Amino acid sequence: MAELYIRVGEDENEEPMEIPSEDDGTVLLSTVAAQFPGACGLRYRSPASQCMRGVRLVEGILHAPENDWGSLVYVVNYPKDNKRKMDEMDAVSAVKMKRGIDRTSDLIILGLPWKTSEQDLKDYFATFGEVIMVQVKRDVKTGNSKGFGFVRFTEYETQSKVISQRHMIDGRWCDCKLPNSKVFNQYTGPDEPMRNCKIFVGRCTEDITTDELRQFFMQYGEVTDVFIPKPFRAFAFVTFSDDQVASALCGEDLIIKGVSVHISNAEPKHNNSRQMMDRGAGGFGGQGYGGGRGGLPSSGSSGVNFGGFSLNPAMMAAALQSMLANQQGQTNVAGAVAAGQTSATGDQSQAYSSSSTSYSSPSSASLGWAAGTNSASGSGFSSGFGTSMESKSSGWGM
DNA sequence: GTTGAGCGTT
Repeated sequence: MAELYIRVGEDENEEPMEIPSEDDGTVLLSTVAAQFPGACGLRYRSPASQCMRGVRLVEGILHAPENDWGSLVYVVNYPKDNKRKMDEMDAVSAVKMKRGIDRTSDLIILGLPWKTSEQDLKDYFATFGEVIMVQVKRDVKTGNSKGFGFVRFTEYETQSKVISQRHMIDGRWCDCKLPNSKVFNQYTGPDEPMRNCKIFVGRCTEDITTDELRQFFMQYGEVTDVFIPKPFRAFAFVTFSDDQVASALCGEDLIIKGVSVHISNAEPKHNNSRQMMDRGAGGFGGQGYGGGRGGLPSSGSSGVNFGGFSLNPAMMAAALQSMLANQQGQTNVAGAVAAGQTSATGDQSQAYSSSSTSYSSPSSASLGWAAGTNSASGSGFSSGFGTSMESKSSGWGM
């Protein structure tokens, strides 16, 4: 099938954007997410039933209904509750504003080709939004590029989008991130709860690529970074923009390309200075996270074990944080995780499409439990916990 | 074979 474009919008009435399909007529979720950061699937209104229908999603690939996308307008799905009601939205952004969370900052661009100039950078990044600064860092003596640089945008939205994807610049894949010097403010500033957005993916095989990991984990939330050490070491790191997504996944065994990988919390990278600034140990006691490597104290690795149900600290964190978040009317993604992995409850996963068929592992304790957390939300359980969470220590500037 | 690169002469 030749390349064609399908029409996608944030909702049915808004003007849609055309998004390219692949040669085989499928559409990559990553292509959708490039235009709609955080997207986890598509739905559309069926001309036959007049109901909304989910588009099949398997391993990051969206399949046309009846093998033909037609001229329907497809609507982007976001992880559960990502889409808030307008007033809540305003309240949340007001708070963020006050805390200075969505002010733009310089972004570091890593992996630049030696030849890339400031003008090249400007030309490239201007396609995302208005650029107010670019720099290529050079050796003072030789004037040669050091292979990294900085960029700053006017709009925070532009910055978010740029951070959420990789960039092909002059023939090399580059990453854009918040520079280390800014990480403190963003994630662990005073009064910010600890945010461990990164997961450790153990038991990876060598044939799993960064792109495949990105595609796979996208179904749970917006992925901002994927790291596979070279040479091969059988593990990887995946970073989400939302720490709740990361927390909710910890302890899971997931099937990627037929390989059972194990998800656990990423330990803080050993690194110099900054971001280690400790601010007292509340919560779970700083560093250790209890169990040490490998064996989370829960119930055996693929843990379908409701009977001897024990919580590992990451699960605990997910619970508390999600209660907290709900209380504040913020995102809660535990449901999205459940939907992605639960095969029994077909219709609830409609919005997340039918990925359950190929991805599902036996539903596990933490999943059932995470869903439970959802329904328990809003019970006035949290204020005591809430404040103690706020003062958790942070060695996690990763 | 289960814990990661590189970070800014202002």
